[in-house]
Amino acid sequence: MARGSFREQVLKVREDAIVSAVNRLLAEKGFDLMTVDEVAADVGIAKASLYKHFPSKEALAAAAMVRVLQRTAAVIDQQPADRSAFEKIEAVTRWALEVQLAGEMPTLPSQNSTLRAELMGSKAYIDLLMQVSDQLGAWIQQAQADGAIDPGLPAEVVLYTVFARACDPVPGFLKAAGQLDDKQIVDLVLRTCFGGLRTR
Amino acid sequence: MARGSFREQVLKVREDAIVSAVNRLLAEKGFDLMTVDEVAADVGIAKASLYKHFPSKEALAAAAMVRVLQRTAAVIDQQPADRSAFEKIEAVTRWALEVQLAGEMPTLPSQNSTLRAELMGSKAYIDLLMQVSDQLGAWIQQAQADGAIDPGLPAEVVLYTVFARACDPVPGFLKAAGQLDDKQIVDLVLRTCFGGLRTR
DNA sequence: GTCTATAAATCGATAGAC
DNA sequence: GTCTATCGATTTATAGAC
Repeated sequence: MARGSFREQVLKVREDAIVSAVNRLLAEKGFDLMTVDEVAADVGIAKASLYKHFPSKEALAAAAMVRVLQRTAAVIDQQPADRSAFEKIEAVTRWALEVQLAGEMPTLPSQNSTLRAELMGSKAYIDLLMQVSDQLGAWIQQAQADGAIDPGLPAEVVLYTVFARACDPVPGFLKAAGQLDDKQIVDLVLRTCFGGLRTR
Repeated sequence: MARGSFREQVLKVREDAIVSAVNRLLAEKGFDLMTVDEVAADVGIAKASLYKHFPSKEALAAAAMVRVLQRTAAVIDQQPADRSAFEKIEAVTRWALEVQLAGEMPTLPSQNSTLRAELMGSKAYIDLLMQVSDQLGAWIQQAQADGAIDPGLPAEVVLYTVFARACDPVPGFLKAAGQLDDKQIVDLVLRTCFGGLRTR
């Protein structure tokens, strides 16, 4: 299978640069406050050129979400086989918190209906979301069978709680407060997530 | 002290209606997607009339946040004295989750700088925020002294974690999934928040 | 204070030349 | 495909009559 012509590879590099800019702007100001003009200025091309690559602002956001899901899937795949299911879940959650704290986690408003429609219409997005959910879901069930994760919690609740760490406002607030460094913040948020606020 | 003239009371009622509409729209679609036209249409007055009561869209949002903080302060004040500090914290958190699940919790984007400026310039907002934080903070320290809340967690982390339940996306996702009713969702989210995902 | 009408600015998207 | 220039729609905010 060919890797594509030189021309196609140049195109790919440019689109990668676009998605990187979108990723950063989504993390920085969110979908509604991100403007296509900013994306174009950030990449260093004209806005009309942007629209030759992606047909809409929603498509730009969807591309960024696909890429972050690809990276998530890669992190999942790279988990050492000798780790327990619980350790794998914790490691992936830690990674998500680190990415978010670094200002590189794109976040989308769940209320925007046109955006939701674009996402749900993207096969790449849906497939990746299902792949990630299935893999994490299998680990969750295994961790519950191991007695590591509370078997009294529906697996759905555990999955959503882990997913939500990617857009948790607590790390950002703690960073803004300025009393703790990034590693301490990640450790403490992980501890509250898995250990809870109550004394054990 | 006079309660104000009839004219002033009519004004107050109207402004209450405006704030209610803003509160609902903020909860439903967020600040960026909420338009001043919608607010006016919802209240049933012209947009120009709205601007006679509140000078900007940001001021509308600030008024809604002040009201929800007033209600939070009231819930805090109404906690029975015979409850433990931990039980009080849990009860306030439960209330916040119930309000959010009912679609009545206004949520603001923490990224919007003009909005942040308006909020930080509002003495009513700042005073209420400090009042609520101080009261919850005192309970948190008491609960840690009682051994109910993990004394190894900085009080700041506990406070932000409790605050974040007001904008937690997990209840909404669980509701959308449709497998659980509201009470089950609140109970489960509270359980993960205070008990953690790990088996105890 | 309430209205109609509109200003002023922004933003997503496109036309058309090269 | 890239550019400049601009359209068309939306939205915040205001002017001015009543």
